[in-house]
Amino acid sequence: MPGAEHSGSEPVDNRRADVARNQRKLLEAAAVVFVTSGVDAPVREIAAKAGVGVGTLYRHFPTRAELVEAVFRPQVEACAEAGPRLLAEADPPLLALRRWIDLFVDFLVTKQGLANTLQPDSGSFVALHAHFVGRLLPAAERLPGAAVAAGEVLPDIQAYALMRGVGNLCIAGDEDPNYEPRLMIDLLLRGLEVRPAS
Amino acid sequence: MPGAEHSGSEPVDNRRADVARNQRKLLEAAAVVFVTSGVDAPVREIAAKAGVGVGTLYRHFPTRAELVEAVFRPQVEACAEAGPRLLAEADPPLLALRRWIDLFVDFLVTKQGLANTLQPDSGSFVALHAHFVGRLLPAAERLPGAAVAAGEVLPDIQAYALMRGVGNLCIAGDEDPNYEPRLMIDLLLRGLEVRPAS
Amino acid sequence: MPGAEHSGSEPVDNRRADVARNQRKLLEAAAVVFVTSGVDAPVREIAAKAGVGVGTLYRHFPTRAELVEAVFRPQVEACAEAGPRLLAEADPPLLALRRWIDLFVDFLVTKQGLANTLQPDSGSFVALHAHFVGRLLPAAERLPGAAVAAGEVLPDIQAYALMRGVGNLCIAGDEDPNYEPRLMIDLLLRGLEVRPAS
Amino acid sequence: MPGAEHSGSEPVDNRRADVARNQRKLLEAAAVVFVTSGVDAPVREIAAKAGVGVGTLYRHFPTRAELVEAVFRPQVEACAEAGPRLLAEADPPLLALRRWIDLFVDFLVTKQGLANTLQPDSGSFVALHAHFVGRLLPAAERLPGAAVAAGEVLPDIQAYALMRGVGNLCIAGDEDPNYEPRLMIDLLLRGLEVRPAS
DNA sequence: AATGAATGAGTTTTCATTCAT
DNA sequence: TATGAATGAAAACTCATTCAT
Repeated sequence: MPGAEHSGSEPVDNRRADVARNQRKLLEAAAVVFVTSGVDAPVREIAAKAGVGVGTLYRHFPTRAELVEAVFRPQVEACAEAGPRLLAEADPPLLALRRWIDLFVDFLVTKQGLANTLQPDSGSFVALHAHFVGRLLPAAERLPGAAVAAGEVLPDIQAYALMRGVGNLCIAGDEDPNYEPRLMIDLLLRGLEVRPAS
Repeated sequence: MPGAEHSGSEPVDNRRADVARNQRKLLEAAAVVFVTSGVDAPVREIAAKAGVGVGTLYRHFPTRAELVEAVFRPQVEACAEAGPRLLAEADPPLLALRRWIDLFVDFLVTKQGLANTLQPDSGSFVALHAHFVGRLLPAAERLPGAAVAAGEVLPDIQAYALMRGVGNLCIAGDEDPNYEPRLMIDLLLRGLEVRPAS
Repeated sequence: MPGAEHSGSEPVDNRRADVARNQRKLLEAAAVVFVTSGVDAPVREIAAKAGVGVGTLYRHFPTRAELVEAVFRPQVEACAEAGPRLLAEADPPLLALRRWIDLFVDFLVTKQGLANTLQPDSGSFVALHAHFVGRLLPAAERLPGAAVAAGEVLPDIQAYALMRGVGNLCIAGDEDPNYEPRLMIDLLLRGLEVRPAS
Repeated sequence: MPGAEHSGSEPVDNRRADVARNQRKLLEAAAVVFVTSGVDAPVREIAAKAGVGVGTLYRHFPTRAELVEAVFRPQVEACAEAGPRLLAEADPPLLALRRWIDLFVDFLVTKQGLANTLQPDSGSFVALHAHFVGRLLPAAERLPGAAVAAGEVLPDIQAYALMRGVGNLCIAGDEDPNYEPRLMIDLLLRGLEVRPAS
């Protein structure tokens, strides 16, 4: 009972606010560092950039995978939630698919380094990869399905493979002016379309 | 007494032969290890597998990039040389393009880990990337051009971007049964084709 | 308003009760953890098991030694108090000595990890060791003395050395089925006995 | 062929000598540090005291257990080899047993810190413990047996338990003037003797 | 009084790279 | 030339201890 709940000072909230602020600082720092030095950047670098000790980083994110996941979660969520919505809104289904992939690519291209993360190798990142795929795949799943059903795209295309392919195409050094992921992805989608019989 | 140029025994040549043999052993070992443990495999692992000391490895290949380049050079060369030949042999040009990309993919998929190497980031690998691109690009260059000229594929496609895209699509954990690079590449090529007016 | 000594509710007592309860919880938790993970177990583990924050642990027991001491104090006391009693009750004195050592061994063997604590090295544990010895030694002192006086055991045996020896013999991995401390201690005591002249 | 084998300079031997010297420096340093700071002393401390880099330590002794073993091996060997010899030389068998235990204690007392090592717990030291026991036990085994057979000591005494007990009794802070391991061990051995029927 | 977040020193371990022989 | 021992800089991870609330 110390600290009347409505009094001017709010000690508990302050503490919690501090903790939350540290968490946020860590996430922001990590986001930056991931782009700068990759997802494998030294823990200390991230902690330093966040202005906290390494211990704090470890307290908040015991494993690197947890940090990576936390950094990208908001966007993954946004992307995941957009799936059903686009399917409902956009017509025809192929358009919904295009728009969703746009979102997906936005996400991947913005946060460089994540694209690599989509590769299911790299030792302990399997779990991370699994998480991303697990969250995104259901969202992505019905989009190609609907397009197939509408006779717009070739059958037998797997949502997973599509995500993976798009993810791969997004891998690009920031400063390679000669490679434009979206161009390639457009071609891929174009290749997916059912061609009207001549 | 060693090294008398005209003596019966050829110590110099022996020494040269030894040097050459070491180089070969290193290349073979590296090729294996790259597949096993990736292009970032510990130097000592490679030297050990080659049965030489690390010093010898450093003498032959002062930087890791040089080693990687040397390991993959034969295949890069083969690929590079196939370009013009296929262009001359195969008809129509789109077929030549397909065949060349087949070769390229063979190469990339076979030597897993190289696909990643194609990314132009990763610090000191820029030079390596530049080398590969520099050697392969000219070969690849005229293939899309010819196909464009023949009205088979969309104009404005850059050979470099195409190589890069194909390279990216080849990135796959060996044991991901749900992702088949060639399928995606087929789609990409299909997307490239000019559609007969309906 | 908190702390009005004569008010109906007893906030002060409540607080005191809380403090006492925390102390007790800490002691119980520590007792368990010491057995589980040794006397060097992480502070946080103990605090966690007690359901309190580390700060609370530090408030109650500023040093690890103080905690260890507090955990084992009851048994040490019991052992200490048993000395004179046994001396008075049991006859002959050698029997009293045996019984006391039985108690001592019970204590040591039960609370594994304490046996190691008896070693007077380990940096900051000297104080702890001193405490245990200081409390137990007087109790143990007169037992051998009486037995010596009764002509039952060899003279010149030091109570301290005996305690130490018995303590050492108790050191055993819990799961070493090939070593039985009590067997060795029996031998030691047997070696102590004055042999009837043949 | 560089370096004529009999020429004044002997490069290979020099190198080997250096390596051996480092190894020796490490063993000496470790022996000292083990006494000073225990068998768990920081790796760096040992390397520093030896005047080499940590890497060198790791090259020679990849695991801590290997280092500990190497430090104590000579004495363990000496002890092990003395068993059969004493059995042959000394008569009666009890005397051989005493002498062997003298050696064993010399060893343990000299290299303080090893006594602790004899405890079969401590995580990764099980292997180490196993090694020591495995080497010493066979040597120790027949000594009690012979004494038993000669009717000098009580039957059913296990060589392992005896070693363990003696080892435990040797545990002592260097600077505890009130505890003399050998005194206790004498008592233990005395307790072992068959008493002449009165 | 209690809490538990934050800190950062301390340790282990791995490897690229150098260099004496 | 070849060797591989030596070096030491990184990097990860753990905890004891402090301290603001």
